[in-house]
Amino acid sequence: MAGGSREPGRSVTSRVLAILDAFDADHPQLTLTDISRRSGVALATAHRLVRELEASQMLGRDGEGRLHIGRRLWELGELAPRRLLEVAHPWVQELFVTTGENVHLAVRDGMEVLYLHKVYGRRAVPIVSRIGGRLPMHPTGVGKVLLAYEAEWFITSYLGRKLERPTPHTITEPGRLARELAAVRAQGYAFTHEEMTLGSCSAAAPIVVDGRPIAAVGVVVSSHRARELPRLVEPLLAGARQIAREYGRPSRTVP
Amino acid sequence: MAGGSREPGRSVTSRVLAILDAFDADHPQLTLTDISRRSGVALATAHRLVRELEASQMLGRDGEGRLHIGRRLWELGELAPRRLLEVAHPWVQELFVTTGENVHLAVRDGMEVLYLHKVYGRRAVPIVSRIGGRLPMHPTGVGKVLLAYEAEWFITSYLGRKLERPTPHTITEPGRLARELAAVRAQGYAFTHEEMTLGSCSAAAPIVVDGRPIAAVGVVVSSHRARELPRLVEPLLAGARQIAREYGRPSRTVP
DNA sequence: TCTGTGCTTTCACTCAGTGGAAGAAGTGCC
DNA sequence: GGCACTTCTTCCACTGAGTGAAAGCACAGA
Repeated sequence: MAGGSREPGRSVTSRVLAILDAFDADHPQLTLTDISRRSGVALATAHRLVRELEASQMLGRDGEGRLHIGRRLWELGELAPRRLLEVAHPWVQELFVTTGENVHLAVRDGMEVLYLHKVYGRRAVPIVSRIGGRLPMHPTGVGKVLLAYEAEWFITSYLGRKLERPTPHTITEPGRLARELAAVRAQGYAFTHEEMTLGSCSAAAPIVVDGRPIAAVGVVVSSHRARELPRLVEPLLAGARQIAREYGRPSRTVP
Repeated sequence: MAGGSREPGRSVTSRVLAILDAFDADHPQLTLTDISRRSGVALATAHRLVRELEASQMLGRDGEGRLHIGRRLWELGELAPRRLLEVAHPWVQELFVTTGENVHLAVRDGMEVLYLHKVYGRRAVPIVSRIGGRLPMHPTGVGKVLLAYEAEWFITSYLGRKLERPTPHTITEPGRLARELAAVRAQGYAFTHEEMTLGSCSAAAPIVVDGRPIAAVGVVVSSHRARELPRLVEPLLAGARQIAREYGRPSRTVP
């Protein structure tokens, strides 16, 4: 029975947003039935709303009828402000030129690390990070360094949670992780050794502005090249300092 | 008088989309009143819908109350499929390493060129292109080369329009542009000389798959270095071929 | 041929959504 | 300090946009 059994108080906007939220990194392509299930929006309603999203290219459909995030939504997303990324981009490229490896720019978002940029070349070890994607803080270089420089209460809160263990090498004991973070603060940078992915190691440095870590830059290498990690520290710290300096001063805008 | 005087037949979804479409490269930040005006959605209605979009972080607000595209929308946008970009990325980086200049990956979208990727370093001349942004085809390297390889009817249609003239050097006479495009096809790549922006020149090569130009790679340099353009041709063509080869074969997907 | 899955369409029912107007808040100018 | 202007917030009488269960279609696989 239509109308009478529906979810009262739920707006059309919230349904549209739930439909878009049905997509994630693990589910970039969905059937209409998938979308209805994952969003909690009735099939007929989802059908109608998806049709409108398709018409405006916010969603697209592949040859087999599966839906995905559309180009128009990507274009709108590219209008999001990104001064940090713009300032950091040339320095991230410099790190890439210097190392030839995967280079990241990331920030903390809630209790995860969010990747703003990722540069890699043909010879770089394939890695799981993705621009726009999130990973846990403790097993990633950029995440570890951002965590280390957070306020005491935040670190305590983070350590008090059940920590994900992506590999057998991931440090998940609170005491041990706290000591690791203290070491990161003492030396000013972080290393990881197969803590996020078997076969990958990383180094990362914080980008500090007005005493606060606003972002981090990191380099990920194959475990076979782990002994090169110490050589990455100086370029990382130098790049992080340059980014911080440039970001910290008012932008010379010409509107 | 509410309700009775409103626009009949306009859905809530279309209003939400109109609100998001109010933002563009020239207007990345808007007041609520701006949004209402630009979207045609009544102020009170825009207020309600914008509140919902803010709550879900599809829109954000700055310190002065101006609205902008929010981080959540950017994240969703990053889920859009991008196999071409993924395949091309390492080769684009290689071109950057080789040249140190601005490097683009672009496709045709309608009668414009759409930038999928842009890599630049500290020393690269500042240029107007933007990832997710569009520029006209005829005055840009990547656009010129994409236009040259289009079907005859498309070229005729393009040349029949009133062509934008960003600089005094822009070729806008249809006959002259047609000859220029014929030269591009003959030599297999394109150059521009201050046709899009005074002070910038470029070289570009098409990425051809199954006989069709699916994208182009280009390098933009300062006019002061225009004499280096011929040296860019070989790396551009080589990079374009590699991208085409890799893109043309079925991806080794592990679902 | 049958089963299962996904998609499309229908339509009786209803409440989510509408926007003009009033008022509040803030800024800039004289 | 007062006035003008702009922007934002809230209200609420009114109504048609929106809803989803169900039926049926299309397709694939066994």
